[in-house]
Amino acid sequence: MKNNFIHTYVSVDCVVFGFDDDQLHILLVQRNVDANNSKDLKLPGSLIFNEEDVDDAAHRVLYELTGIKKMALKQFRCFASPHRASNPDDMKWLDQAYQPNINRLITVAYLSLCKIDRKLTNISKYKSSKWTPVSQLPKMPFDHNIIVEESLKEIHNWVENEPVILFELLPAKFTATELRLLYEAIYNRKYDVRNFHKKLVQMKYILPLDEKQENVKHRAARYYKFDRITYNKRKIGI
Amino acid sequence: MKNNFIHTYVSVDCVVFGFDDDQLHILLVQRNVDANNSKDLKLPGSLIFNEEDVDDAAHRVLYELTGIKKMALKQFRCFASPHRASNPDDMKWLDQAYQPNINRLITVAYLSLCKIDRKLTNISKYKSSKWTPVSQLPKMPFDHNIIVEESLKEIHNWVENEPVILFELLPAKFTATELRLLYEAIYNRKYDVRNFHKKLVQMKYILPLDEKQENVKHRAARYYKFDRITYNKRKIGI
DNA sequence: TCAAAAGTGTTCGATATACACCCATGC
DNA sequence: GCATGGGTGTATATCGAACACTTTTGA
Repeated sequence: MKNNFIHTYVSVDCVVFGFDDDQLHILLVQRNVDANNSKDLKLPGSLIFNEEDVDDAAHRVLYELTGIKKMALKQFRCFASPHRASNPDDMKWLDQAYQPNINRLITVAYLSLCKIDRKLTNISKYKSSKWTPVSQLPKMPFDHNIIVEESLKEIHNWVENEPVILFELLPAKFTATELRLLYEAIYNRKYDVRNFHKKLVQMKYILPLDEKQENVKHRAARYYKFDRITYNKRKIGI
Repeated sequence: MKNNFIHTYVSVDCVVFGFDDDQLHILLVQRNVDANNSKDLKLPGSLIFNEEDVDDAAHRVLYELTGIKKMALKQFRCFASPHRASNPDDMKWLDQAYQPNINRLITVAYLSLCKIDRKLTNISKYKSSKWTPVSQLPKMPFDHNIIVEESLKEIHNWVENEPVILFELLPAKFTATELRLLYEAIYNRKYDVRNFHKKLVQMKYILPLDEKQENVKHRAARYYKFDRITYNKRKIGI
């Protein structure tokens, strides 16, 4: 049998979202250790190892990037255009970062989420990571801009199927306004404050606390917390 | 740099749905050309070629299986567990069908749709293909049973985002009952006939025809057709 | 007392659900 | 004339959207 089947490396790339009370951000890394070009940002990713599932590879990438084990993640698509790594700069970087003669690269893209103010412990090969607002993304190598675009569509499905992931983006105690701003950032629209409160009280797995903001120069907002036990019961109910 | 990165073959596998006025079916193929075992059914698939995108590979598999070019399809997930091809039977088949020493195989799974009574022109490597009701699927090789389970979840998303795909499963002229039974099969629930009619008239891209059934031993049902022009306008409206 | 953001109810329209009878056709 | 499936309307509940004023706090 003719052996013209592809025999290739496979990578994972992770689109990690964060939220800062204003807009969604994505965690990008600097491609070159000796970067002198601030524009040289890309999605964190890695080739996958032998005996490693793609999901595990994504967890590994995220762990090396953030120091966090078991981050919430979701595979959303395989990108495999034969031309996705055909830019000379990208091919050169592949040669340096991995080994020569990678002539094609298939990647499996993941969505993930991280509190934006969490202290990250970067033990990856990348010099630095940088939260970048989705409205100000640079031109990135390979098809990473396309991957991000697709991830933004996909995140709606994810929120609707598993709203728990929203709370990966918020502090343990959060105000109604913070949650509303998060919805507004994800869905890129405004929500009426009163209607949003009604929506909130219907989410039984969000518990109001007695605690309130302190040292704010306006009326202090109530804190809420996510209650995983109630949330899990909800799923049984379906 | 240590080269313990995976260097692997990549396949596509296609879950092709059909509908027969009663339930959903999936198009399976006989794995071995000299099969003596009717249980030896699997999803149609193929390794992908050099210079071939995964979407193109899926189109190729479907073309070889059905003779139809440009079937509607949707990638829904990459399956890459290191153990997915570890069953001895499966490894033996891989050796025979492709070449020895494929020790691991990553697959990208696709959903597709086909009118179940369409005459298929099988020019693939498989001896025969067989429509199998989803309620009576055999135990299949690799993780094909898991792939089908996941595809059944995914098809709901697909219908909601692109209802046009429903009409890939119906004849050009169809009755309201046929469409309702299709919804019932996909969503695995009953729909009230009167409420369903209301839903139908709201779908402006479904046009009632003057034509009716003939030679039926009960009141003849009206035929409807899908109107692509109206459908495409609808999408602009969003 | 002012600025800044929190909190709170009602109305309306659209949508989903529940439910029962007559109609057309072939035999 | 009867068996079979086609076709139709109304009433109710639920959900989402629009909309404005009072409260609390720190400066």
